[in-house]
Order: sequence, then C-alpha cells, then structure tokens
Amino acid sequence: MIRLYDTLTGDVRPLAQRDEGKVSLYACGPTVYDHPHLGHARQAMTYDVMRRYFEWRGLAVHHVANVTDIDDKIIARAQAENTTESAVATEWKQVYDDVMDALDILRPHDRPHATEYVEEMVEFIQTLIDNGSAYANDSGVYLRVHTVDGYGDLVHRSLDDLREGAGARVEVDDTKEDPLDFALWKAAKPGEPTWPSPWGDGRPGWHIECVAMSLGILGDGFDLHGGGNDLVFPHHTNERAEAIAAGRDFAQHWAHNAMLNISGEKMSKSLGNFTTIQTLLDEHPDNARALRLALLQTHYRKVMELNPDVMAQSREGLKRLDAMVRKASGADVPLDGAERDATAIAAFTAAMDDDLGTPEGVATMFETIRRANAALDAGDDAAAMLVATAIDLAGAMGLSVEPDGLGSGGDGGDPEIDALVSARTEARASKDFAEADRIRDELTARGIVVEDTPNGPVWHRG
RNA sequence: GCGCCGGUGCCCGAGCGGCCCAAGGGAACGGCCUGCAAAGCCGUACAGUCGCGGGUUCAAAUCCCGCCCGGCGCUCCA
Repeated sequence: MIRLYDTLTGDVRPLAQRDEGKVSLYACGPTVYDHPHLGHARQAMTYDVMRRYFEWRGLAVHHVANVTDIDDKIIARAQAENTTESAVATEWKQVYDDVMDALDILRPHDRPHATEYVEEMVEFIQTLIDNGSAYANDSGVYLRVHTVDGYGDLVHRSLDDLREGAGARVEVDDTKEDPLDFALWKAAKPGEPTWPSPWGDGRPGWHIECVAMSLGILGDGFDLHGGGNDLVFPHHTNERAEAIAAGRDFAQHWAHNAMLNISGEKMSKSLGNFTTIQTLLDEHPDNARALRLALLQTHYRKVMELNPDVMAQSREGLKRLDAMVRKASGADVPLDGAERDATAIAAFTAAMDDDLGTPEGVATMFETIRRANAALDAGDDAAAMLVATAIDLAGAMGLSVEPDGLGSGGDGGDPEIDALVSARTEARASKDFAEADRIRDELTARGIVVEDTPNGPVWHRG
C-alpha cells in the first residue's frame, strides 16, 4: 500500500484511490514568463518520480499540470517587451518544455492552459456568487473567506492568525469586506487582456484556474494535489476554499515538495548563473541525470542543498550505474527476460511506498549494483538477475542508463576510436607497453576511457 | 514578530524510542585484480555521538521544554 504525507492532516497516510488501480494527480505547473529555475526542476521532478513510481507499481496515473498563461508577471513582461501576453506565454512555454524534456521529465497527460478555461471559471464564480460565498464590486469579485469552513486547515492556522498577518501588511484594500477575501475575478484595467463576464470585462484571479481545471479534467474528489510548499498559502488554501464554497469535493490528499538551497543559501539573485536549469544543463552533458540523482538522494519534503560539488558527486555516482551495465555487456550476460531479485525489489518497494522514500530507494539500487558487480566478477549466474534488477529500479525513478560506447574492441560505434583501441590491444599483445600507454594517453586526451575486461577492452566517453 | 519545516562524519544525505558504536553516494587510505592503469570487489579511518542546554524513559539521533542557526509562508493591489 502506498502511503504519502498529507499536508492537510499532517501525517503520512495511505493514498486512497477514488477508482481502484488508478491515481488522479494534479500538480501545479508553471507560470510561463521567464527561464525556469532549479526550483521548478525540483517541483517537476518530484511529481515525475511520483508518477513513474506509481506506474511502476502498476497503477494507471492520470497526471495533469496546468500552464498559467495569463497573470501579472506575464502582463508585465509583455508590456516591457512591447508584445502580447500570448506571445510571451507561447515563447516561454516552449522554453519550459524544452528544458523539461532535457531533464527527461514525462509530459503530464493533460496540460490545460488558463486562457482555455475562462468560461468554466466564470461559471464557477457565478455559482459562488449565487450561493452567497462571493460578492462583486467595482474592482472585481471576491470570495467571502469567513464563510468557508476550515479555511486555514491546510496551513494549520486559524482565521484570526491569518487575519493578523493580512492586517500587519500595509495598504489593505478597503473595497473588500475582509482583508482575507481574495480576488476570483479582476476588473479590466487599461492595457490588459480581458474576457467578458457578468460582472464586466476582466480576467480571472490566480487560484480559480486550478480549481476549474482540476475539477474539470479529473472530476470531483480526485486523489492527489501537489505543488511546491510555497504554494500551501495562499494558492492551495484558496483553491481549496473555492471548491469548498462551491460545495464541490476537492483533492483527497495534498503533497508538497520542499524548496532548494543553493550553496547554503536560498536560491536568488546573488547566485546568478546557477539558478536556471538551462545554465546547469550547459555546464556538463550529464547534468540532467546528475540532477535527478541528486534530487532523488534527498527526500522530497526536505530542504535540499545543491551546489557544484553536489552535482559533481552525483555524476560520479552515475558512473557506477553505467559501468555496471558496461561490465555486464562485456560479460555477455543475458538481461532479456531475466528475473528480478526479490530482496532488492522488496526493500525498494517498502522504501518508496513509505512517503516516496527515494533516498533509501537509491541506496537499494546502489547495493544491488554492488552485488551485481560482485556476481559479475565471480561469474555467478545471479549476475543477470541483479543487473536487470538494478536497471529496473533506476528506471522506476526515471534514471536512465547510458553506458555510452557500449561494445568491445572493434565495434564501439566510432571507427576512429575503435582503430586506436585495436592498435593498443595489438601493442599490448606484443608487449609494447610504451606504445600501448601512448595510445591510451591519446584516447584520454580525447575524453575516452578504456577499460580492460577479461573479454577485451571496452571504451566509453568519460 | 507569528506559523510551519530543518540542523547527523571531510561533503551530500538516510534513519525518527531498543535491530544505530548511525544506510547509501562522493572524496580519502590499504589489499586483491592489472604489464601499469581504469573499472570492480574486499577492507579501514573518519559521527566516542547525531546544533547547544535541560528534562522524560529501563532505553533517545529519535519524545518534551528553552536557546542558537538556516529555510519557506504571512492575501489581493502596487
């Protein structure tokens, strides 16, 4: 049984499925107006791993993530660049997609755009006005927060606590009945894109889109709603409030991933180049996988440290995975149809079922790799099973294997390199070690690593 | 200030009342293997203790209290 921490109840509890064997997951997606940064990567990776693991467990996952293509930041950027909001959104959505593809993050099954759901949002707001939970005035439509039962439950704060926070802020908008009330619909302002509504032209507030889209696509009482823990308040709290006010059955379980620290500090301006995903990807060809491994080695609910050192350490770890596969390939171990090692599978499943314990899952994978290598060295029949199991576990977490240059001696895939490797083999055969080492140095200079195995040399890009 | 989450070896990080003199990865060191390497395997040192100080318990890294440090949040509008 899969158990997951639920922000609402504050404990780890079984993830109930509305429909047996299926999981409906709504994870808040990006507002597209700028380069995605590493925080976006952690968020997207968290739910990608969740989804992959659920699927590996045999569950049919319906993964939905919105794309916010209209909001203040997009408007600001459009004005600054003297272009349209939709042009800004289209451009940055593409950038986002490219980066996520590079990180090997599976595309959610549905990716609704806010601007495609305005009609549904208007209807939803109308329902709230009709039942007295919302009111319209000159500046827009607002939700009457005090009418919502258990409004602050998700953040575990009382209405008074929250009100104190709101009151402490300057410039309270006095068109609202209560400082806590928030906008469902914002009245049109000059120069902003607008949509028609019964309360005049305007645009939707931030939270309403996720309610309309999650309920619209996944239906009432969907299983799991996720996002970064910076969204617990106000975003998720307000989404939930809207659904409750409308009498709808909302998410049954809430998951939130923790933030990232870069070099011991929160990710921000002073760290400059290390903040965007693209920059990280440009720094090393293997950084996409290394980032995934690094992320997996920290539990998703814990603040995580990321710095160049951590990335380098992860890249080294990845080599163990790849090297094992190369070794198995060199030994001609039959992986197709190999059984799985029950001990490893059981340990892995237990760890992952318990609130997505990826650090322990990774530990199990590495232990399996060590056992596989030992079996390979010993010529043990269990080798195939262990290698196949390790690859399987890696795959369950979205870690791909890239042995690179697979194959031995003459058929490594690159004629020039293969020729050099063959020449070295001949030199060694005739005991001309000086020549053999010379060739190896030349290969090293080209970034090629040669490993000698009982079955001949195997090379890869290092 | 208020709320929530953290502080574990050289680094990253599991563990969350006894199985912990604390997993896994990286880095280090020794051995095996190798012509020498690389990779791999085996082993060792690093945590005499898990931010600090009290307390509860037969038993605490794990629970409670206080303090210090770090992080996230504290609406809408600008």
